[in-house]
Amino acid sequence: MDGTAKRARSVDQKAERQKAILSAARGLISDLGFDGVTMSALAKRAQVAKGTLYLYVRSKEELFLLLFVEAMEDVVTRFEAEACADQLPEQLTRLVSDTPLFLPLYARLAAVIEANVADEPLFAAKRRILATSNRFSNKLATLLEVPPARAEALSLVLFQALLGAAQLDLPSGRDPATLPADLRDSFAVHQFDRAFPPSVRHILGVD
Amino acid sequence: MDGTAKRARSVDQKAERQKAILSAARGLISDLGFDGVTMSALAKRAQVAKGTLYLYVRSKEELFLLLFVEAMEDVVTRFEAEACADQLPEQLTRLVSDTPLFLPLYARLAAVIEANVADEPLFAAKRRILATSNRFSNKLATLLEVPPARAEALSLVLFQALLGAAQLDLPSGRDPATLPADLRDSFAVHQFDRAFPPSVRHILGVD
Amino acid sequence: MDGTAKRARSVDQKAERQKAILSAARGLISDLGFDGVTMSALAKRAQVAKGTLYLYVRSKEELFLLLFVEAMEDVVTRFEAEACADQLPEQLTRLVSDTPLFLPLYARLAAVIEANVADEPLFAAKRRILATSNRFSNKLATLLEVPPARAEALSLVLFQALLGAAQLDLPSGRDPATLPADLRDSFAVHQFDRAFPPSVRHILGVD
Amino acid sequence: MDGTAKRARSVDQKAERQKAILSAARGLISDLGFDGVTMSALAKRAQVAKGTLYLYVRSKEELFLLLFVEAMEDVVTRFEAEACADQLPEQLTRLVSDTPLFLPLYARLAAVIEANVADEPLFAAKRRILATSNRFSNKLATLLEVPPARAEALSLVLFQALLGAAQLDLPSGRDPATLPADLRDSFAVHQFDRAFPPSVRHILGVD
DNA sequence: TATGAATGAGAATTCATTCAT
DNA sequence: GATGAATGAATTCTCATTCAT
Repeated sequence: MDGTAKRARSVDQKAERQKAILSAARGLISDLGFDGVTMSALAKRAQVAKGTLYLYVRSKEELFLLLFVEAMEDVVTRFEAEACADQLPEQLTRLVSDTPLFLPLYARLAAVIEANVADEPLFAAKRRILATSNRFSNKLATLLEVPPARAEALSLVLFQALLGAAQLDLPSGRDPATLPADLRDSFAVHQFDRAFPPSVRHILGVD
Repeated sequence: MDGTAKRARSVDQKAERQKAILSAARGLISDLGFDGVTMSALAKRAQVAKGTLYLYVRSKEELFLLLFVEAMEDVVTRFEAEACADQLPEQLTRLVSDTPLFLPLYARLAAVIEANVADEPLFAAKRRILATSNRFSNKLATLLEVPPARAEALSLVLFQALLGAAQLDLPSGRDPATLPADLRDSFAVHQFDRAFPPSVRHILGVD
Repeated sequence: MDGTAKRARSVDQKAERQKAILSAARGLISDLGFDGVTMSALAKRAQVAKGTLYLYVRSKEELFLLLFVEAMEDVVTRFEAEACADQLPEQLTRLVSDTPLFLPLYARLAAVIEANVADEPLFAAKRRILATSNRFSNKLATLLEVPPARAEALSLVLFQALLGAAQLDLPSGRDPATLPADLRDSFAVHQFDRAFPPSVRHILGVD
Repeated sequence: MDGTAKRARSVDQKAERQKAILSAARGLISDLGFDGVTMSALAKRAQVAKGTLYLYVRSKEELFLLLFVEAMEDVVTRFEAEACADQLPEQLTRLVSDTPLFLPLYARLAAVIEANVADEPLFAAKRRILATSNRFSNKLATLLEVPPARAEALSLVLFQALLGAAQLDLPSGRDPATLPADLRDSFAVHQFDRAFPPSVRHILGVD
């Protein structure tokens, strides 16, 4: 990288490069965790100079925000395609658990937004989030055969519980063997997988 | 702070001094926000040397953890005293909103724990949290006249929603006037106060 | 240790307690290395309050100095008892290697003295060191059957080389497996055992 | 330092800047002693931001290591140029005494290495040290007209004595006037200048 | 004598972001 | 457009020593 990388002139090329950066970020998070994501490391991984990063993303937090929005759209797209009325809670849980980065990003969303995102990208992200929520709500209405307003209300509660449950997924990094017996449950891995389904069941009235 | 603070030799005196430190921390958070909480600033405010702080609190994160546990105990204690069967959602929301620092601390809980708390104080805190949850659940059973197991299940969902809703309370610091119309709702202050009650109503079946 | 430990009134008792403290220090160094020696840890290990330590030792560095002097006296005492004319280099090396803490303390001697020792204890230590050096020199004269002045000169060179070689014994803590081949020798453990004997041989003319 | 320093983009410019930093460090040591070397102070003196320092030196200890290697190379370069067979001991002593920082850095070498140097720079330094030692040994062979192996053995002993004697040069900071008569010798300044030549003479057999 | 609570100086380092080239 | 050198704020926590009790 001692020369100047080829320039991305066309709109397509720019979009492509942004994708490459997002992808590098995903890899970095997987490999090193969130703390491993430094702009330096990201630049290296994306084969790009540090300064170049800022041509495609205005801040680290905006990057995370973009990553989250994409993950959320993935979740809902798959939900639209795969969900069926019975087994909704299990499906939803699995969907959400299986989509890489969705949970940890959702858990950090508030802190991220709070931190350092410029207005414009924040608004853009919010709009995409709202649109996606609506798609979810619509699908839910169809599945449950309830009126849209009802589905929307249910969605809100569900997303709230999901946001809460996502916090449980933040890896505590403790070795279970060293835990006192009475606390082992509280620190169990896959807390989310255990805690979320009952909530969904309760919220959807599928008891 | 050019003198030596009175020495806390008895157990009582020590407890008192720790309280003073926690109290100074609360003041600091109110005045300057979470980022304003510096060990230096805290020492100054608590009229104590920096090193002394560490005799009472092993790290900044442990401090936040202690602060949260106390806030949670306050909430539940008041819940036990004040809650009545009708108007549960409103009461709960108010309780939780009115208890200083409860919401923002709860929203940051996972991140804090993740960060830098030694095992021992973490376990102690977890135990207090568990015990307090149980007290809540018991009171809920009484209020709703449901069996303990049912109350416990309801508590779990409620706390999950609460944890999710708490995220909404993190101040975004945006001036509402500058927001696009279609997003004004999403950034409203008191998001929590608007978003949580419907969830509680739904979860408790009080529709 | 919540009460007041029994007081060491008599001279004997004081000496005994000082010995206990030195002994605790040796244990601490063995177990945790030099960095593990904090006055707090030492107090705990010696079953004494932190303040009490300072009744027996004026500073941490003075403690190390005392430890060194004792180790050196041990070395020379054993040298007087065990050394014989042939195999001097090997014997000396072994003696010095086998006496616990002698080498690492010697290696740190200059830095320690430089740091923080009051005049009086420093002078006392120096006198003991000089006296011990003389004993060594005398023994050397007998062994080699050379005049005292010659033995003294030899001693000086020997101690100089010893001091230099002692530096080599400071544990580098590197894993030999990860070392480049061309540097493996430079970082070998027991550097001292390999580097010192040839020097002694050369200095004593035992080739 | 309210502006941005000129950017060193070429390899040469970078090398130059590193030299400037090392030079500033030397100045700092002269003026304030080793304890005066603070990364902050160094940055200020080098007219560079603190962070910039770390672009050129990975840690304070690496800085000292670099300083030592350069000093050693200076010594040996001058030795190659100036040494002649007679008066070797005096010449060597003077060379070593006169090269700024060589002695105090050599005395601290082990401690520095032990402390906090990353593998890569450590290995690089070691290699330079080894190469320089060889140059010394070669010159010695020429001067003394002895075979290389013999010269190498002599070098080892010499460096050992040198390392030991270097410890004597660490400034004790005591006022000679306040010293007891019987210890005045032990604390004399220029201890090194008095203690090293006899050793060299003995080792080289120039008696 | 013994205790241990209180002190407080002190410094290294990271990393997001900028902007000269 | 791309680069990567430079920036510099910002904060934690340790631990030897003291001295009130």
